[in-house]
Amino acid sequence: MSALNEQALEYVAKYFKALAEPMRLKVLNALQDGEKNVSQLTQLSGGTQANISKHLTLLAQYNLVKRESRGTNVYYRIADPSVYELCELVCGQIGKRMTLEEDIKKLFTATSQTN
Amino acid sequence: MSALNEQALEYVAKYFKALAEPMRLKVLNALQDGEKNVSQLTQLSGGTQANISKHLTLLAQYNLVKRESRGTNVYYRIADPSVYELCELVCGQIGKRMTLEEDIKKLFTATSQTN
DNA sequence: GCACTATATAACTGTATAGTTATATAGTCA
DNA sequence: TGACTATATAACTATACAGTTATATAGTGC
Repeated sequence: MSALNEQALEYVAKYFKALAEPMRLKVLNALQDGEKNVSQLTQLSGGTQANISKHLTLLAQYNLVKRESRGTNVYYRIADPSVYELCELVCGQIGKRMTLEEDIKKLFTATSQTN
Repeated sequence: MSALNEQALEYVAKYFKALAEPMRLKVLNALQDGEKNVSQLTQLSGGTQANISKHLTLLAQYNLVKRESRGTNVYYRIADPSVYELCELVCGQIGKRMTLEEDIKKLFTATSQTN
């Protein structure tokens, strides 16, 4: 981080911004166990088709996901699994701190019911 | 990341959002070699005092920095060095990909002149 | 008390973007 | 070709927030 100039800082910031939306995290989460098409992601995430499509386009622009058309479907998959390292790091930090809510830790130890 | 419910996703997203501004990254960057007060950070980052103060308040809310008043000064320091791990991970990924600009890699290997 | 400095905050403006609805595009199959 | 499905996009609204200017707050020293 020490050798970052102005342009690089903006680029890094944009990368973080791509991860700074719950719906996009949800989509990335849904892609953890392999590629899925837009319909599947729409259903899994609970968003509208147009909205998910927009998020996927953005994620693809930042190379967080790879796009591949097959027939009338378009399949997306994680471009680089290290994105999950990022999330694990963040979850670890948040879990340690529990700043905004005292019981935030519960959120991370609870078994996944909502997605 | 697999055990995240809706609230946790929002929390993680907000955490990323805290890192999604160039000026805040600049401030965190300036704090790498130890605590600094608001005046110092204002000067180092090139922002206005009010603006830096706002960013610092936000960073403190997310426990990215710790605040400590001493006399009329307020000193801030990195709360958890693992935030730099995040940045390194992101820089590494961006460096590998060079997506938006072909010569983005130069940005990360160049010696720091701008900050 | 007053003057002075450091920091925080209030009020405001402009911009970016998430989400929606409606529509366009493109592939498949009859 | 035309009907059908899947995905993308255009146009719009509402909201969040970065940055600015002016002002408030709080600590120090006279």
